[in-house]
Amino acid sequence: MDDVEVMAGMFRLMGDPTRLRILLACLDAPQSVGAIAAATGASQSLVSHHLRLLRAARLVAGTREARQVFYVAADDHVRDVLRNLMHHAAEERRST
Amino acid sequence: MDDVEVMAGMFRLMGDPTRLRILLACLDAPQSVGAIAAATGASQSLVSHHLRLLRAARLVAGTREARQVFYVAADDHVRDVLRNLMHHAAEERRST
DNA sequence: CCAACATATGAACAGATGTTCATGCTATTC
DNA sequence: GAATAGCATGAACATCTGTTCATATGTTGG
Repeated sequence: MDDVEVMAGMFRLMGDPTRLRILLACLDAPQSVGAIAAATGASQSLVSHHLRLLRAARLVAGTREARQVFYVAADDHVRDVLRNLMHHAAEERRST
Repeated sequence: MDDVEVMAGMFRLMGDPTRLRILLACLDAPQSVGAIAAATGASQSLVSHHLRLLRAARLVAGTREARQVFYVAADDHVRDVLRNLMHHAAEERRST
C-alpha cells in the first residue's frame, strides 16, 4: 500500500460525520466510550465499532482504566489536520 | 447542514485514492483534465466525474482556457491539510 | 459549417460502508 | 462467585459510492 492509499484511508475515516464527531470529542482530552457516545448522540455499539477502525488506523489511542477505556486523538498531526479543515469549513460557511 | 457535516464532506472527498491523486496532481500548479488523467492513470471520464465533486465542494477551482480546462487546488487550507496528513502518513510508514 | 479535440454528463452495476440488534467478554462490587 | 457495568464483536441489511461505457456539449481550425 503506497502513501496515497494510506492517506486516503485516514481521510476516509474522518469523512464520516459520526466518526468525525467521535474524533472531535476526544481531540483535547481522553474520553471514555460512554462519554463519547453521550457527547455524539450515537449508540454505544456504533461508537465502539468506529473506535475500532480509528484505533486500527492509529488516529486514536485507547487505554484501559478499570472498567472504562479512554480514547484520545493520536498525535498533533491529527489534531492539526482537523483544526485546519475546521477553519476552512468555517470560511466556506462565511463566504456562501 | 452544520460544520461537522461540511468538514466530513470534504474529508470524504479526499478519502478516495483516485480523488486524492487528482487533488495532489493539481496541488501546486493548474493542470488540464487530460494531464490529470495521464498523471493519475485514471480515465478521462472518471477524472471529470471526480472533478465535478471536488469543484462542487470548492476543493478545486477550474478555469477554461481555449479547449482545455485547468484545475488547481482551491486554497492554502486545502494544501496545508494535504501536506499535513502526508507527513503523518510518512511517519506512520516509518514507525510500522 | 464540418471535423477534431477536450471535457462533461447520464445510466447502470458491483462492491463497499454505516447502522442496528443481539450477544460475548472483561473487570469490579457485594 | 454471582451480578452488574462498560466495552467489544458478529451477522445482516439497506444505502451509498466508484467505475465503466456510451453519448452529449462546447471549442477551435480549415
